[in-house]
Amino acid sequence: MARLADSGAVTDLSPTRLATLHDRVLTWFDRAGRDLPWRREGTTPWGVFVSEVMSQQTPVARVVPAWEAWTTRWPAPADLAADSPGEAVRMWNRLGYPRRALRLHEAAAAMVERHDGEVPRDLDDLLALPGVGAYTAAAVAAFAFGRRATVVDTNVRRVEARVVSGSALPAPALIRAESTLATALLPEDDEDAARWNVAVMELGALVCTARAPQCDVCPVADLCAWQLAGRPAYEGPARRTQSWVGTDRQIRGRILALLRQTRDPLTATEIAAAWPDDEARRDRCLAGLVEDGLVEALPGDRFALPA
DNA sequence: AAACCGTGGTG
DNA sequence: TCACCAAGGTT
Repeated sequence: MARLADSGAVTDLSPTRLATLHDRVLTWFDRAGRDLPWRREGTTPWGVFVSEVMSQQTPVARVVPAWEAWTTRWPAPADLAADSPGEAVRMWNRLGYPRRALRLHEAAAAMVERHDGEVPRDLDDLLALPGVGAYTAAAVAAFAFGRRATVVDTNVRRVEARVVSGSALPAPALIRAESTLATALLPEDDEDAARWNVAVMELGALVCTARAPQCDVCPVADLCAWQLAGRPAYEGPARRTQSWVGTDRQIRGRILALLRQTRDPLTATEIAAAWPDDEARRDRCLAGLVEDGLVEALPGDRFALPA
């Protein structure tokens, strides 16, 4: 039997316990899993790819309409690659972290160049795409191609921290032990593993939530190490929270919001409205956006989304 | 490896 | 109300 030590707690991962976990979570998912558009039959690997990038740090509820719009307008990688990066940024609307739109556009171009216009199946090929890290590569391998890949997102981390390790929350940053544990929990069969991955994510998203977990409806409450320990409070290192007001992120966001509204270039004077108080700061942010490729500087001190 | 990168909902 | 949080990635 496998025994894994994680953050102090040693948890029994016997085949019997594992089989029970799998059965409970998968049965729950069949009943309670959401009918998200990209989970429907017939969704292309490209559709899955787009959904995964959009879902990076953005709640699924806000992703749904954007995903519909994107996949309708750009049903294949070549369609997006043939359009301008600025259109990708405009269609991104207010999903946040607009560099993801740019990287999605770059990834589409890379698929056309290197992969015959298809989403690559190989994990290393996926990882080589811009905007694709360990999570997204594994998620696409699992959900688009039915492969056995270790998918570790914030939901998986939290569920496994509780059920297996007995702690309220995972560490502030992903540590190796968590990936090792996630792999140990994966069913052997490719298709089962892929389903297990979505099911655990869904459990974390709907039941085993960060703030107010609904342990009373959890299918594995009686097996949960955290539950059995009396739901002790989080004890790890402090989780630092991002500030927002007055940060470059806020200023950049306002500038981009202005540019998304029009197809006509804006003058520097018009852009000043985004952040009137601090000209130097505003100019630095605008320069940063140009540097990042989110904004194009045109002759005559004008600016627009990149053509 | 800590900090940065948006935006909106919520307990 | 206001931290906290959300299917992370990059530098």
